[in-house]
Amino acid sequence: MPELPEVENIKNDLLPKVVGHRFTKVSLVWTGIVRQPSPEEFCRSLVGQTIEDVRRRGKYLLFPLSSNEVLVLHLKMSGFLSLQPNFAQPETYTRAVFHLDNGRELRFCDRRKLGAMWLVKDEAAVVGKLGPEPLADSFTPEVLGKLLSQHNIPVKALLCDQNIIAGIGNMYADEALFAARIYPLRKAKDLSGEEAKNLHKAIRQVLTAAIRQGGASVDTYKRPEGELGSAQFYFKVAHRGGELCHNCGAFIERTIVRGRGTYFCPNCQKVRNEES
DNA sequence: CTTGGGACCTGGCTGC
DNA sequence: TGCAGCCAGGTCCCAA
Repeated sequence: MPELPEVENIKNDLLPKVVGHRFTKVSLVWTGIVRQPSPEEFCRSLVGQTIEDVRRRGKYLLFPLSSNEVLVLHLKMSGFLSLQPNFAQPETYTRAVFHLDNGRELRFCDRRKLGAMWLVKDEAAVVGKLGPEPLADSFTPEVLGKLLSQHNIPVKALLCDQNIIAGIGNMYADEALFAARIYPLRKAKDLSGEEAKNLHKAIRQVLTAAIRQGGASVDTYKRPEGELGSAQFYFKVAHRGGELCHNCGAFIERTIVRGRGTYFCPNCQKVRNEES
């Protein structure tokens, strides 16, 4: 499940390998992966274009091209990219292949077919509504505090809402809330200034640590040249229902918040009602 | 504004 | 052993 740290690793890995290279051919194994424009126009327009940069916005990967268009990818639940020599055996579930002018191929593999690609003139058409980047300098504790105060929804739901904050998904929301010792079902607007500050620090720590660890290889995620991430080994609560809390020894519990499995320590993340 | 549900998908797991 | 049915959760969309 690629979230911000996984996509950041993919971006960093691809950057020195694909920038300056040109698409010589684009083939779609499953055309449903293209959202915009038509699959035919998508392939035709990309051929001959040079990749000028690789960027990340939230969980999206952006490839600005020489034509001033932008190729946008989203890996969703089960997608990953593979950068291999063109003679290498294609992975199962390869949905699209970008042939590069250096004899390599960038392959979009996706078991569950939830992933998506766009070719657009203005990236805002795809990523324009995303909330702030949690690792940006401008994302201060005060900014988070204001966002929290504006929503009467569970804090876990707020962290996962891409239009409020971009890039945090289910796993890292649970990890950040544990690190900040905040119960996932607390209403966002009920958090104190102190808790907002702690949560801000926790979000940054959790995300930067996971980036350093190469992301979390749960399910299908791997980096473009096949390396696995190790962040999952350091998870304190995510996917650890029934295990013992490293902090207090209580059993980690699993509940459902907004339809998503949510792991937390019932002892460290106590239910509290602030000033009410 | 908030919440819940369905849709998109398929491998892996559960239970009979 | 086989198979139906549920589950995973990122995002969008619709309804209450």
